Amino acid sequence: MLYLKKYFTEGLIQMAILLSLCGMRVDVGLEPYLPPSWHNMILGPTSALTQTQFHNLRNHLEDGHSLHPKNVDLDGFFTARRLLGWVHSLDRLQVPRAELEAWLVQREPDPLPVGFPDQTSPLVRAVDGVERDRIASSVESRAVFSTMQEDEEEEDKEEEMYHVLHPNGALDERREVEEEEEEEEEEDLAQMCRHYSRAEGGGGPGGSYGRDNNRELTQNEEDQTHFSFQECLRLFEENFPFTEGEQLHDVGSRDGDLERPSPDREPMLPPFSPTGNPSLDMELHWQDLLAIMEPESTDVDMMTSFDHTRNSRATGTLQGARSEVPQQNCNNHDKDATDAHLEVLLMEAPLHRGLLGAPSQSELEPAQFTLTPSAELDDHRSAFDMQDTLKNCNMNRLHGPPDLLAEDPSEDFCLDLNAEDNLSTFNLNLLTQDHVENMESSPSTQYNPCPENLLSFDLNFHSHDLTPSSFTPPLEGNSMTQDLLTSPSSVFLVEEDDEDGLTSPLIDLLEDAAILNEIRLLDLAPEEGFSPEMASRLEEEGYLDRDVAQPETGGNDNHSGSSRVTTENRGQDGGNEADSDSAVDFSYSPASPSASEASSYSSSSSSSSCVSTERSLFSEDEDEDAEYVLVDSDMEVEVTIKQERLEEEEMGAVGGRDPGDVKKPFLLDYGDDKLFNGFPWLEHIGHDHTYNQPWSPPSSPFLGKMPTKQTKSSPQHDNVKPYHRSSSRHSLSETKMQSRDERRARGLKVPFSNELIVNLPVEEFNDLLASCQLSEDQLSLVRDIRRRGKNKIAAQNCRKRKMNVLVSLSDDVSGLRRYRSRLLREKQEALRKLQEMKSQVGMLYQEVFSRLRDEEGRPLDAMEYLLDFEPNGSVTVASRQQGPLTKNNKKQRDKKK
DNA sequence: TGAAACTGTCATCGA
DNA sequence: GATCGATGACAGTTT
Repeated sequence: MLYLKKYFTEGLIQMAILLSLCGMRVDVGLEPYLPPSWHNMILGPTSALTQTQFHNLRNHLEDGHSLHPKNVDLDGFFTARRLLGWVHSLDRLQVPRAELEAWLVQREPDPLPVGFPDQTSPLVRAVDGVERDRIASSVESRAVFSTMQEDEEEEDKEEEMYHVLHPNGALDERREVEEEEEEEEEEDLAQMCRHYSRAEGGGGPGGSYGRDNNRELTQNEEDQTHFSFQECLRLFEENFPFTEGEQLHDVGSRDGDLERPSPDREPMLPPFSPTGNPSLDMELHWQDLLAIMEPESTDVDMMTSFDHTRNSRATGTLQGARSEVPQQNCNNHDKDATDAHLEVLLMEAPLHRGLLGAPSQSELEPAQFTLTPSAELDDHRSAFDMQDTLKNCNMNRLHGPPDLLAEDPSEDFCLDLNAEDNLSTFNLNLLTQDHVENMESSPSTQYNPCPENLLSFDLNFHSHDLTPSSFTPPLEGNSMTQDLLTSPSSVFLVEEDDEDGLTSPLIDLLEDAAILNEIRLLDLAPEEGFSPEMASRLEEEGYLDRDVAQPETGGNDNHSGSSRVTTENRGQDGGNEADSDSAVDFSYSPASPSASEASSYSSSSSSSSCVSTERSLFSEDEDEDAEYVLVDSDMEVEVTIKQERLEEEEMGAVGGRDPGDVKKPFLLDYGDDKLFNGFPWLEHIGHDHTYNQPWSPPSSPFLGKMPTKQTKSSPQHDNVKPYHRSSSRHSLSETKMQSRDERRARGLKVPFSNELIVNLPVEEFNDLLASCQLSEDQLSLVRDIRRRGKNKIAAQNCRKRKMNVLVSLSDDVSGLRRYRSRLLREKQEALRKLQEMKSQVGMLYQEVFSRLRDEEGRPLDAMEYLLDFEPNGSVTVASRQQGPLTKNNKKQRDKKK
């Protein structure tokens, strides 16, 4: 482990991280441990596994420590996955946000190393295709929200169409309107994902599993497309040439916020100098890199970091830059920009002060049109004085909207810049708040300054790629192998604190491995209290499982032997693992593979065996155990005595040892256990909550192969704390704690397993009770066990339903928000069209007035006269003070005619 | 150490 | 009336 430690700590991880920051791919090699179904769910159908290999490390671990004796053809699998991922990634381009920011801040003139030559393909494709992937960052753990993904994609398409159809305006105000909604939606989705992950986690250790699952999904989902960041920047600069000699990183530098890490996501990025002294930088910022690799910097927190970024930049120096840039461009606004302002103002005016009363009032009074020369529209667009606006509104309602720009000209101008087709002005706003907000709050838009610019950037935080630790749930024990293989940071972080060679996670893992093996062996212990007659009868009736129906003595031997054989076979023949597990899984309810059930069964079925072991481990429960032992001894028959003695002996060899010895006899099995226990979160992610289908086959072969946590079937009703498994101490205590009902049943010599009691149909259950002639206490206990077991399952189902309802409601909320956004867009479009019509009418109005003459032949002043459109279709010219000019009416009519 | 989360259990209600 | 499922509430445990 020392050289492993050295291996870990000296440069490999650091280089991996730095290479990842440079766009190189870093593969931590988790894929082979994920079942195919999980690949699709976690990584998504189009995800690309873009992690360079830690194969050396993994193989080193495997070869040197036999951590993965059943390892599959990882290289082939990786190759296939990578190729497939590349193919999938051809249609999208994603710039890791962290990388982009790092580049923006620390960009050096020297080029960064290019990750892969073929990565240009997706880039070009993305540039040509305007294919954006907002899902990667906006919605995490999206596998369960496939419909939402579809909706999102559909909306993205609509949005793209909208961009194409309205390249010059009307989209920025929409963005502004939708920003808040998108943000809320993202938050909701993230929350939903967390909830769902926890829900799917089921018996997960608190919320950590769900959160980690979410992170896992996020990471894998965002591990989609990697490309050379340098390449990206190059194309970016080609598409968006900087003006005024300003460089991209200059913008970032000017923007002070980018240089300091975000408080919420500290440190946001380590200062990165690819051409400087990398080792020095690594040393200097290693802690920052580690912080990046922390799971906290992943999706959920990225959501918050987005918010933070938004907020901080809204209040930070970006505000100044933001307002500064628009001021620079203020005088250069073209008509499109003003049109966008008009639209924005048309939309926002009612919210502000009802100045949209201009159009609305015009609608109410269509016959009244002020004399509004179109030139004035443009002449007054730069007017920012609200008082003037209000004044002008009375005289010239069409002045109102442009004057409203005065409310927040910088913001509006930034919005205009978003709609600008002019790339020269775009780059000035590249890092200003609006773009940041647009990119962050609306990942769907990502960075698509205009429809003509086909380069879209997905500024997702791809530091997940760098953070194999995010794969690692916060489990010390069972995830040790995972930590070793996938979470180097966590490993050596822990190792640094442990100078004894064996790290604390390793110790926990070893202890857990031993304990889990112990539990597994204990699970195989036969049920007590069966007389041969009863057992045979139960077997005939099919009530007893295979192990239960075994003859006592032989059953003990068989079980213990089978367990041993199973354990040994795992070490010897990994190919027979399924068989071994199936042998162990004799009555396991795979459809309800909740850890609680599995563990509860472990405790229940092994309660007798646990006595000796636990007695030594938990003195506080000695009395209780002794009590039951005494009860057993009082009621025991000869066979039972032999059986228990055998069990005692076996458990003395297997589990009757102090915790310090626990790990030793099972080191050989450690690899197997690790192989399947290395991902304790998997069973929580894929937690099948079909508790009410205890006898259904396993939903996932992979899950079904997890021996230690799903080796037993009966969903029991003990004080099961599946999350206890996270540590060896807790596992031991769990083993002790979870056998309450079982011990009671054993104490009363209830000849049925708890799973039998719980899962039998009522008729069969009644027949069973009637056939066995149980005492009142036994009957009461059995009924209590059944009731509690049923209720436990019902409670689990109830909670799952509740969670599903929450998810569904959240989905509905998201859908409604999208619908609302769509309606708002339609409204904005309608208002825009209305404004256009009004503008045309104004022009026509002016045209008409330009041809009107008074009695003396002088042109009428539009400020003094107005056209009065009567309901009968006649048009009159009325003086604003004196009323209609009767003489001009005829003239007007004549002219009209 | 307290909050949050998870789970089991009990009580209750309705089918 | 017994049974079962659903669900709120509570407690215990862990993170």
